[in-house]
Amino acid sequence: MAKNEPAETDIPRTRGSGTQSVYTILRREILAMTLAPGSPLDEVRLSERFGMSRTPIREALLRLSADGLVTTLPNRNTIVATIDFASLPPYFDALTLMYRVTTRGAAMRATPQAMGEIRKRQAEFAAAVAAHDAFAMIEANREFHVAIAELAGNAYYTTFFARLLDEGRRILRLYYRTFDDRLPRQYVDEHEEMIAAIEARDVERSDRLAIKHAEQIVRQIQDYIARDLGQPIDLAAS
Amino acid sequence: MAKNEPAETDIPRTRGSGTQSVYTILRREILAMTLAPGSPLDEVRLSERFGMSRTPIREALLRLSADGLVTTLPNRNTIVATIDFASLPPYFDALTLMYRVTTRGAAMRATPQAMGEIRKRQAEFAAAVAAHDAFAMIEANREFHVAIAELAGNAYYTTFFARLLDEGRRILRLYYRTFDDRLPRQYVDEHEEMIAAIEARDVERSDRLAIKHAEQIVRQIQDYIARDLGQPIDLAAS
DNA sequence: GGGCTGTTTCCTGTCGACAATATGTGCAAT
DNA sequence: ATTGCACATATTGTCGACAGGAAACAGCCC
Repeated sequence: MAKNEPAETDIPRTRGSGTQSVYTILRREILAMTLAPGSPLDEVRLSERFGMSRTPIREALLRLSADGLVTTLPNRNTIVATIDFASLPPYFDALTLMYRVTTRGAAMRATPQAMGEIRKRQAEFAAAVAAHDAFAMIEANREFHVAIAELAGNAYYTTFFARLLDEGRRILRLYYRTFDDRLPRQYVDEHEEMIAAIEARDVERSDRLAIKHAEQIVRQIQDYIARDLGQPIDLAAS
Repeated sequence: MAKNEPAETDIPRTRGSGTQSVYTILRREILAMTLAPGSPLDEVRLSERFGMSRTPIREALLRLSADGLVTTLPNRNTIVATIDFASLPPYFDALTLMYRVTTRGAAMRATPQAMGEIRKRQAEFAAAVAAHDAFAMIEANREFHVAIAELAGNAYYTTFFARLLDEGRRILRLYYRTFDDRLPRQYVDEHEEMIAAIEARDVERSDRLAIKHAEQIVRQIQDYIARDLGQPIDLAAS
């Protein structure tokens, strides 16, 4: 790499935006798996890349650490948090629960104008599926469910759910490399059913759909993992 | 205040412990309401108090901010997060849900030796109630429920629940100033029932007890708030 | 007397430098 | 060949200093 790389931004950023922009960019890269789990994040190298001092970098890393996206090894470097497949079952439990709770809550508080935001997200999701754009699909799916959570009106649920969905984005990113598009279309239909149930303020039906939707996703990812782990291992290679 | 105050620690702390200790101390003081909600936290003053540079202070404040315990006003000071009484109903919903989920989970995975930790916490709680020590009571109650959550074995639930319980400590701190001790004794009994149900691996009974326990606490705090808000306002005073 | 404007002051956001610690490397001894 | 130790290196944790913004204050105009 040439020295005097012009850094990411040449415009002299406004005061206070340094940490924020680094946080946003790194977060996006981690969630999109551009930065592989386990990658070392060197403060000096990052400060050179972003053209700023180590201080804002450190603060951004600290925030990422609080989000659980990076792991800080004391007196050593910080690395992108690894994906622990052993913790997947608890993850699925938590995800399913939050699907249910937020969908139920939304069904209890549904108002016509609040449905607009949800429909908008659903339209974006459908468009991403049609375009076979895995990245946009994952993004839109998250926004769709967060919109439902916001309608449910419980900030504690929304925050926790958003965090779970973000963590899931990295797993989905692994998964959708091999996705066959029959299933995403099914998700679109399921989303439509959920919208209808919420709008009808049918709490129990919303709940059942949330369970079904969650089961669908969980089974999907488990199948993927099983397929992946099932690859024959070449014992002669060692 | 005299200048050259000897600071909180005279021993030259080990590398890396600065942020940690400041975080721990401030966190305790915020949760114990020693630092009132809305109190300004001045970085310079804190650095003088703890006898270290502003850098570790800043990092500690950043971590507290991620925990939602302080609010950072850009380019201005950071303040201890205020308690928003309007968000209490969502809070109670979330708390009840986590009581249920963790208790159910514990009942599903109960093992004899795991019950030891829970019993130990329960003993501490009972001792605090007997001693009329409100602070120790709140602390032990939190540890009791976190121990149950850990037995449930879902790290996502444990983290979220612990955060909710911490936030609740500040509310309880308001409440237990006026506590009459009949009710804490009832909590001790309810805890005992929960332990028995978990140990018997009776999931449904554990669930019912968790609901009952949560309802008890919620009603309690709501009564307190109603009583407080019900104070006659002296209109002539203005 | 009240409202607007320029100034002052305080505090934060950012910077570059130094010190401490963990890892990797080379050498010697068993 | 492997283990142990000393050294070198790389990267973090901490520090003091400077600059930029926002609130507080004073002065001026109406």
